[in-house]
Amino acid sequence: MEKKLTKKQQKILEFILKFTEENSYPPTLKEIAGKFKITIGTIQDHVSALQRKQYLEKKPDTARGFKVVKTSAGNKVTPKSDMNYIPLYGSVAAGEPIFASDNIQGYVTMEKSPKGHHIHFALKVKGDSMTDAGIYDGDIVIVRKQDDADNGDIVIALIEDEATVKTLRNNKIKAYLEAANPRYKAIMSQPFSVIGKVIELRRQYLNT
Amino acid sequence: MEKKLTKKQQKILEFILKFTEENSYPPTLKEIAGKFKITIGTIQDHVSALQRKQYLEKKPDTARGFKVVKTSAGNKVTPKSDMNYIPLYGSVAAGEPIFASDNIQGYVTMEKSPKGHHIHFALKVKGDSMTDAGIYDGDIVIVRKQDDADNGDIVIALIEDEATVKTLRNNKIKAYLEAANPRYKAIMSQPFSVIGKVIELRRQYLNT
DNA sequence: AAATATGCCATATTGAATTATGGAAAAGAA
DNA sequence: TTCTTTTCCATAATTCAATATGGCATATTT
Repeated sequence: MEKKLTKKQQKILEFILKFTEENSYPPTLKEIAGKFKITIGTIQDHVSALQRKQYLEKKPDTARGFKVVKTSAGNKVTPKSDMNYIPLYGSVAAGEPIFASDNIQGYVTMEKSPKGHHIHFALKVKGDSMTDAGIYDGDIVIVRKQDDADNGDIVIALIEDEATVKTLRNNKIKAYLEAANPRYKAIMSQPFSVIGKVIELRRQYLNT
Repeated sequence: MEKKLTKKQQKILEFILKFTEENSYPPTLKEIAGKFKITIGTIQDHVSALQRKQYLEKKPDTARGFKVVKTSAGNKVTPKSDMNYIPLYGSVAAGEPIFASDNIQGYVTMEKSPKGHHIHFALKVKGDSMTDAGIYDGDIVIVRKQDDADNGDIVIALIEDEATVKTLRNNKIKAYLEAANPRYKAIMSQPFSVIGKVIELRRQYLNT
């Protein structure tokens, strides 16, 4: 089923991709022909080969009507609309509004989750209360906004207006939070509210 | 300096953006006119207004030659070309070629590093030899290809054809590798070669 | 050896898409 | 009010771009 591309076909497919990214619109047959110093007729052949092998779609009678659906390596082409920019908030001091826009330190890119329209945000972890769970000071956690979570989930909780990263322990009677570092005693029966669940951790080794 | 857009101009700019994402190529004047049930002449006016106000670029005499440079909200439009797709390799057994294309488990998206044309790849960590450095089994490390590194860097090293994640200890006389987990003794004076430096760690909490 | 796919050319034709021009009504700013 | 900008129309001209045809030389596969 999977037909492989020839070297020439690969080059042409890659050119179409690259051209589109650089110009924001795909090339014409003539422009492709110009790049490879061959004629339009030849490009017609290559393009129909690429279509036949299902790497490229083309709308008939349409200028620049190309759509690359697979790369030469066989990967699906992810459209830009499938990427999300998630705001990265710095650590928040008690009492301050968490999602203040002037607290945004930057943005983190992430592929859109296939199902569900969840809201995500990212937080920079401060402190060492989660080192036993492998979360260190300076790490970035990506959080999916939700106000409940399951036992064992790592969550962002609001305790007295301060956002903290903790593991949720839910023993059916009362939920409590637990710092992964045993030096901190578990915060029990304190009023808190879950504002999101940690779905990914990122740590950057910035030196050099 | 910043001219604001009228409602109509906003709608047209947004349509061009949306159309481009859906079709992979921008619309023609006629297609825009069709959407808004007005004539091409009118669209010409709108398009020149958008150009004048620096929201849209257009290559003359070029079919679909649009490039949206700013959204109606004033945000810069980030081209997809600023994103990199990095191959994610699974753990490799000894003797097998590391970068075999059939060992690619998927792709990881990452913003292009501003300077330098480094080659990156990602590896899924197997084993618990780095838990003390906060790297766990199943974590994904993003690696920048290079054959040297500094003292203290976490590197991917090749020891007897097996790729491993280790901390580099370079005491000027001889470099050796060190597993962050003390249960493993440091591998000293064994022949090895550095193939890259870990620049980022990602851990996904997949449940629910 | 014969059939098939690739890679290349040239030219003509049809259709698609941009540009040019000139006019006119309505809203907003000076 | 006057001026400018916006929003709209219609039509013609021109250039751009895709398609259609037919032919030729190499490889590859059956």
